[in-house]
Amino acid sequence: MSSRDRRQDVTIKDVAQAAGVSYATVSRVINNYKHVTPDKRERVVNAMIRLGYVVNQQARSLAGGHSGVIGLLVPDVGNGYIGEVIRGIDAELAANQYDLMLYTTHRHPSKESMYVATLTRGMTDGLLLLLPLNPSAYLDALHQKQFPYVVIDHQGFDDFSPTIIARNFVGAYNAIRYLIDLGHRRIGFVAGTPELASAIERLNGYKQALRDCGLEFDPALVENGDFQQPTAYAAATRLFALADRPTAIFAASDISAFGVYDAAYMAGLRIPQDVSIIGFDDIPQAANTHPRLTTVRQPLYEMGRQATRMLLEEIECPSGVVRRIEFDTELIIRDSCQPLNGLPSSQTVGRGGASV
Amino acid sequence: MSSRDRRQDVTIKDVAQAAGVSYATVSRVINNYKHVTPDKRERVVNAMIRLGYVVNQQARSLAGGHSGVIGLLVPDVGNGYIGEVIRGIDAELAANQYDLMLYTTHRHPSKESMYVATLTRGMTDGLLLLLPLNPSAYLDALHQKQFPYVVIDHQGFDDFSPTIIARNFVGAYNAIRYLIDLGHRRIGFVAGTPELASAIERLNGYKQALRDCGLEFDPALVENGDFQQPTAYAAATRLFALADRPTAIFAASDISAFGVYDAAYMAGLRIPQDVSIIGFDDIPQAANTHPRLTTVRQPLYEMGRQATRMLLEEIECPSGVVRRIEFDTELIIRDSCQPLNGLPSSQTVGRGGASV
DNA sequence: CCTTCTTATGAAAACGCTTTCAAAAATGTG
DNA sequence: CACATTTTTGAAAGCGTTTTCATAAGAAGG
Repeated sequence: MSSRDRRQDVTIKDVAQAAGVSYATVSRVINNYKHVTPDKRERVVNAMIRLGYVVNQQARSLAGGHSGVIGLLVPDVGNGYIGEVIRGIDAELAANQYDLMLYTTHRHPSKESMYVATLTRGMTDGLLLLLPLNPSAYLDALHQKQFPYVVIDHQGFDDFSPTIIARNFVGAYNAIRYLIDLGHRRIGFVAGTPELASAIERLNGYKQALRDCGLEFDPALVENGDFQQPTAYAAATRLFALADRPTAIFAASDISAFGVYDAAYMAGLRIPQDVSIIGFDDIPQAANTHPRLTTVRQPLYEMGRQATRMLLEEIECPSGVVRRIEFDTELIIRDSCQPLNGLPSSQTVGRGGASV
Repeated sequence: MSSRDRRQDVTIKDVAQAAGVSYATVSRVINNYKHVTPDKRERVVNAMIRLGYVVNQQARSLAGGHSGVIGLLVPDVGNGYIGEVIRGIDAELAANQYDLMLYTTHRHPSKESMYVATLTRGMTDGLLLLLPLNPSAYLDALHQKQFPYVVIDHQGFDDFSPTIIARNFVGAYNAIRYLIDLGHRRIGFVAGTPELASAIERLNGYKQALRDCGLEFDPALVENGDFQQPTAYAAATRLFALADRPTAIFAASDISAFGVYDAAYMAGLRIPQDVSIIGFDDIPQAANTHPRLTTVRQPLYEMGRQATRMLLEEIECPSGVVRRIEFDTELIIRDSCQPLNGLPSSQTVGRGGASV
């Protein structure tokens, strides 16, 4: 098919010939096996350098070695949340000399299964699944096959999937408590898709905080969304149009919060003087809005790293142990909230400033 | 090495046996060759479905077929600029059933050569290079090898590399003309790294616009940066500290512009009342700052798509023709600039609003 | 100096596929 | 109906590795 001449590539055989050894020996040198005399090892290494030898990963993995590549399935790219997680994954992968194969499902559940099938057919040594939409369709199979994988922000719960997740409930709970402490009583909530466990957890945190503070839950103050900006804009616009409009809004993601910002802007409401807004995630852009967004930080980068570490450990020495790591969230107070009828509370905290 | 049992995977031979044909025939069916009777073809297809056959890409490409994967080298991920380009690449790739192998160089020129070497050893059918730092080290070799590749935002110029790029000069020129038309005379410039051609082009556009309007170029108003936020913050802080401080600042990237925002904020300057700010790129976040950022739009998504299309065409029917596509930029007027000593000029334009 | 046990090495068999090559079957021609 | 084509098919040779297996060379033990 491909027209270029592949025969010009230098192979293990060329190296063997140049070094005057069998190609099996060259393979041993490449894989750093013992049972090679220093003398020959050196000759081989020299030959490899001289000829500019580069291993062919395809052949290697086909022959039973490892492929050195990890598959990553994400719903989307170019979104702050996912970008941060990928950065963490990438850092850990690079540190361990693994390569990354990226698949975007474009939020198509059916594509997920397809990709998983392809990727597990030798292409990769392990799989990272970020925000999977329909994992039940293939997780069983993966597990059966004993194929290493880790799920980040798992939709549901099962007992056999290694998982990385943040404490969404507590994060939401603390955010609402913070708003209540500032004197807010009518707090709107622009929720995420009810299909995702994290969205439900955040809603539950919201409800629990209200309950614990003796406030009644008002369904009119909760709008379903999908974590995206346009939907949040529409939702917030509706909330602002309410006769007894909320004085504060909790958005289920930072991206949603930006939609709420837009809606406030359009409704002529000043932030935080007229309405307090709080987000969730702490993506890098959260520090770039004006006013800077107060939000619940998920350690996205660290979650990516940790997931990768877990996966690589399992690949390199399979233990079969199923781990589940939950990360704490942290309230990052910036400038988008203030006490009800009070002064701005810009008590900038920690790494809330200009981000890198 | 890997402990799991691969023998349970169904191969072409299993399918052949189940269908009662030789495995060469199965291969023909997979690759959609002619010279297979409809009868046998159907039997093979049925067997594939029944057995759940999935092709092993490694073996396929090792045996001389195409691998169906494209390698992408980027300096970084999780950055708005790159995210947008990747989105475009991803869309085009998905539409053509290609997979993506992503490599991050972390701005290490030496890693670039290494990755290129690995990727061209059978792993991929073609290469996309985004913002390469040290391409001269391997572009010659790629070209010699006739390995398909396309460069996006090429550093320098050569006659043999297919390239996708935006008209940086014109973009910068128009931005400055716009500021001058608003009455600004002292216009600061937070530049990019002088190693990148696009940075130089933007600087040239800046100078030319001043010249054409009879304004003198003042080196004190130009600060070198690196397209990143912290550096831009520092640079802008210095500009604002000038005795005769600029009334407008042109930032070489949107990310830089955010640094300028921070600096203005810290210096107690209001945007756009006290200082007008204009960026470059139009990354999605540009519409989310308050005030929303006026900027020079590069069609990043489209550039990614186009680059990919160019690459795939060359892979599928090699022509050897070296194409270079330049994309027009567009000034997106939002709310971060206003006439000097005048009223705000919030003439929102086109897709400047809430982005998706 | 001759066994026995390591350690080092090469030959060769996979791995799962694509692709010749040649033979067999089907079709067309006079 | 014999012969020349064309289409369909299977056998087998790679592709560049890893890995097993058997052998050759060294070291250790008596």
